Amino acid sequence: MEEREEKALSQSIEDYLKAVYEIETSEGKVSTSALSEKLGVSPASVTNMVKKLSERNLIAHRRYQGVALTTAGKKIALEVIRHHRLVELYLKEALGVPWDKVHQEAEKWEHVLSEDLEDRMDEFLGYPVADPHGSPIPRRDGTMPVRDCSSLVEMEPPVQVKVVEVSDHDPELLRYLGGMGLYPETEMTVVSREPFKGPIVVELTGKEYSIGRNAAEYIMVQKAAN
Amino acid sequence: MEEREEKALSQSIEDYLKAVYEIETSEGKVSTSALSEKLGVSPASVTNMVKKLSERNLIAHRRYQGVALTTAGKKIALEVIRHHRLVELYLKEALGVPWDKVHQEAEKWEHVLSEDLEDRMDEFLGYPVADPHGSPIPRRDGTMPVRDCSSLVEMEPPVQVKVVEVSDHDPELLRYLGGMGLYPETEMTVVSREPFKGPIVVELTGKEYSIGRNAAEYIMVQKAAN
DNA sequence: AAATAAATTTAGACACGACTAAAATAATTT
DNA sequence: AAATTATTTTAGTCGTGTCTAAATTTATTT
Repeated sequence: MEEREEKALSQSIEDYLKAVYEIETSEGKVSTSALSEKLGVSPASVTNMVKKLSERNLIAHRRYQGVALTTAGKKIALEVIRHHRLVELYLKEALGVPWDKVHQEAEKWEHVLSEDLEDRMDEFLGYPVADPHGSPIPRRDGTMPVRDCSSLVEMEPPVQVKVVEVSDHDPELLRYLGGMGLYPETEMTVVSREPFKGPIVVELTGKEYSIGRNAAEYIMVQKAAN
Repeated sequence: MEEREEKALSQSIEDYLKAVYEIETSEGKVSTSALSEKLGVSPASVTNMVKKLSERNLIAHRRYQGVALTTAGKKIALEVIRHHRLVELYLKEALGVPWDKVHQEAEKWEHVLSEDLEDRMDEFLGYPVADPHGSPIPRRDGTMPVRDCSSLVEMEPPVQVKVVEVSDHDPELLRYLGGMGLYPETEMTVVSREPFKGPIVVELTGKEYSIGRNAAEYIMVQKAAN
């Protein structure tokens, strides 16, 4: 009666499940249009695929109300994200790929990584808990590490913070931040926060930098321990 | 007027071109049925796809007579094979994947490897000329190294030979040969060749091994230099 | 050389995953 | 509350790459 049989899912299906997970995490509700935009396909295509995923019990769908992952769907989404983030870190550490390029490559690799190679990379990397952008790597058992951090825009200056994570959605931003030496684990001081949605001024390695509110939204930090 | 635009080819197309190249090399003529068997699809599907590839000027097709790669098709086939063999070697060297497993993994990776990563792996490996089975790695410029070697079954004992290449078509065979320490670059002595399609006896690391004609067909060697 | 067998191609169908245009439902204005 | 707007779904189409069954061509026997 064993329900084994890890049937291979298509790349599309994996992409959909990952997208649902990510929107679920950041927005709470997962609408057709949000998926449409994230995946770069038409809303009609989303509805179509959603129907199939729903029949396969990977997501739950209430007409006109949006979707949510089932337990089975979430498991798969987390596996794909684990692959993605392990590969990102692997590419950086083992092959020296710069952090603004790893995302794009990992988008392809995540779908062809066998469990065996996943384990080998994991071991090579010393069982890491975060990718090059600071995003947590789901564990093998399908659980996601929880962390306590907030956006840089929410910090009241002056305060000493440690960078936890930077969104990888924009390579341009990553190059910009990399240029100033701002990476996960970097410590810095929030010097001031200009009013009227002005920039946030931080100090690191002795220099001061102005970071626009836009960019700052995407930088997650926590109060430094000292 | 530049004709650039590296349009991405589907995985299927890449698989077909690679298969045509490999059959062309080993058999000379490339029949529909040979492709059918190699790719694991029906002959009708092959004919179908052949028509498309022919329209795209990647292969030449004479009805009922078989196919041959065009210059454009050969270029792509060699790129795919280069990816495949670089990945095989990379997996073995960087991640310790045993040589009977690398082929299977590389079948997937070859289609998602960017030029940038190809170069990084190439550099990491020190610009290698052969994969773990001894198959030559096509050069970046699309040329294939030529080598002089013959099948183990053709060697007249007694003679000292060096292993050049072992076919990777059967993981079982690879494990068997690996078990006796027979890899590319291994030197050994052909002790005897039993008549009536009997086995070939070789000596390496002080021990003698009997290798069936079947298996020996797949082992390419050259006379040792000394 | 005619008959049989084997290989190849054609014809028609199907699953997948995308699309556009139009219809249905939900959310927002006025 | 009715009208307008935005979102979502339905209906129908398309390209890709596979399939089976039947027809055609080539190769092999006898």
